[in-house]
Amino acid sequence: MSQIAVTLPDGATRAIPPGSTARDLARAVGARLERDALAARVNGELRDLSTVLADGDTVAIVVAGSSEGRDVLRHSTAHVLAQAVTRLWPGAKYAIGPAIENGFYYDFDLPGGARFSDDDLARIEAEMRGIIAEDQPFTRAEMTTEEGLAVFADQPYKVEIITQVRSGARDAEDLGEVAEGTSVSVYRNSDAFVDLCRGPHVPSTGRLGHFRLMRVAGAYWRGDEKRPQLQRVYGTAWESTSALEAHLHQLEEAEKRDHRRLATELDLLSFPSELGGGLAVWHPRGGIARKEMEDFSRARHLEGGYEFVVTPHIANARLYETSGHLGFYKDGMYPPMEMDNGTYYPKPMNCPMHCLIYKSRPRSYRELPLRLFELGTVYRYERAGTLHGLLRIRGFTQDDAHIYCTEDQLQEEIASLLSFVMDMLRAFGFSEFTANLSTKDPQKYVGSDEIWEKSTEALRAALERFGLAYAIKEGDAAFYGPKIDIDVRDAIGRTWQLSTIQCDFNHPARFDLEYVGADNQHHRPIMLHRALFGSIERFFGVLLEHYAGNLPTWLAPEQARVLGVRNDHDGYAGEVATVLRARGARVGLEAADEPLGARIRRAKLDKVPYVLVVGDDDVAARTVGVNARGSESPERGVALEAFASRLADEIAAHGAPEGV
RNA sequence: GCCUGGGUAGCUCAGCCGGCAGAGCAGCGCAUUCGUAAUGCGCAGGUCGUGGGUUCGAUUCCCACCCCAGGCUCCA
Repeated sequence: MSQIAVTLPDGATRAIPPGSTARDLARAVGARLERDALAARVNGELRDLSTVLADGDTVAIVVAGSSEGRDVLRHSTAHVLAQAVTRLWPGAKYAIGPAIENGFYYDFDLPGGARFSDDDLARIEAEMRGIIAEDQPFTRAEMTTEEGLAVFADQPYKVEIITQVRSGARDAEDLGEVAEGTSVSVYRNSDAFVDLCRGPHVPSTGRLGHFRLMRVAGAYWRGDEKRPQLQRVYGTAWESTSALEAHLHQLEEAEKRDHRRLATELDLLSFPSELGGGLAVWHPRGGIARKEMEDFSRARHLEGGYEFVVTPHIANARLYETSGHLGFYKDGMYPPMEMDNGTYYPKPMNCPMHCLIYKSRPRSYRELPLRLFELGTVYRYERAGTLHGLLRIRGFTQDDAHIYCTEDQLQEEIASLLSFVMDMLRAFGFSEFTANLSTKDPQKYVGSDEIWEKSTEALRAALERFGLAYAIKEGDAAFYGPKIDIDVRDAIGRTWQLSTIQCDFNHPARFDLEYVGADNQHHRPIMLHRALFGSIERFFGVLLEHYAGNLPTWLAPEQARVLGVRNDHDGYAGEVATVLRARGARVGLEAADEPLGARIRRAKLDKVPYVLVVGDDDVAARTVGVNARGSESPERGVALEAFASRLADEIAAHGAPEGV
């Protein structure tokens, strides 16, 4: 046979000489493809460009700039990082170094327990640039696990991985380091550096270079707190300088949206250190926005058939023994208070108390579904290192409801709940959702297989019915029941997990909840937990980032600010404010003792949706000049009554602002 | 809790191999009266996170603790 045939991604076949590599194929297709080629997907498997192709192979060239191509070059950059570190710290042990979203990392155990400092990053980066300039080829070798153990005799972390591969442990795969079974693959990119790796890699280090080391961090070996803590270096890497710069720019944009920064700049809330870590105080401007959120939530819940309950902030330890929280989550709870004849805990969850309300008298099937709602404030002892502004906080308020229903009602209840959740999220300006469905962990669960199956199916059916894209997280459910978590995508493409809908077979049993059915028999209800915002604090933080502080008019602390051109317009400005306030708007006024431009600028920086400027013409014609947030040019001479209606309508509509 | 970095005026930050604490913005006062993103002048403002140590002298060096940031772990 003088030629062999391979199939390309478009379905075409191409004849190439026997012994051709993937790189030869790329070259045959075109110079540009060869230039961009980093690796190849051969019969579905990612391989090096040097892979020799066989007759009948299906081959796709993996190019720089594609998602797979980026993974390859990030992983290869991680190898260069490891090589640089072993040059600078002879005797350093290297553990794992995968590609991750936007970049890569590598974990090290430095000789003598040394640690990286920030200053080391520049040294390492310079060393890496040297390695890249040397254009070292990456070469692959296959060997038995025995040979591998010999190669890595002085690399205990590699030995551990190889040993695990040999014993057939599955999670070695997850480390992305090796092939399965009795052989392992290694890559050398010089005589001095070899790493255990499944590959593929770029042909040579010269293909790399658009990277930056970002930070150092401690990370436990295998993510296990009981194992040694290694020194991790994070970096980002891209196919071109422009892609790298775009990413760094994106990071800057995200930083500008940081809710902690915005909360301070806009005087919304603060975290006084006198108060203690992870605890926030809401200032008036944040407080009014929060009140709007809460009012809206309550109104929606009222329409949705929920009943409102209120429960206290501390409870006798016996309650949490009954619920099981003390057994499972004691470490995450605030410490107990001893008083009178009992032990009391600040509440970490509202559900046990809602169960007490259910249980306060016998229940009939006619009452179900019973939907108990509370904006319930809870306290959880989050470990110091995990706190993060509003997103991870120790005291927060859940928009929490517990729904008690029969098995027969489950499916319908979940479906209507999902619709309710998405309506609520849409009202706050989110439009892209994805979901995760977490299923039973066979090692750890309560309740019958039958009920697990039935409720998981109900959750799945609801997701299908609303056409919501979802991923299944096998075994990720809590022990008490399956759940749906809903993620939203924000204005700059980040996803945030917000809402959760959870089935619970545990609480009804532990609290011995019952209802009397139409058959006059006692039955156990199913309980659903659900929170839409999750926590109001966290949700508000996400909103601030989503809108970059430009809260929609209905949530904005100050919805309009009236500025007179001269101070002899201040009387009319006050009148404008009065008219708007009578329509329910929150309106500020600023007297004309500074130049107009300065006052407009301040109002813009305060992100007020409407700046209203009034001068001679407006006083004469009873109009306002409307400078809307985000608009290019102000409108002049808008009739005051017309604007008042427009503003009132916009607030009532709960719309999202333009351009988000 | 662990690793790395940080905490200086209300905010953003400079200073500091030990020698009297600085700027811009914000605030206050006076002047300015202006049509769409910064008017001028002046004043005031800090236990340099907290506590201990070294030193003639500590914001600066050392130790402990608190708080913040980025990771790890955790997240009912």
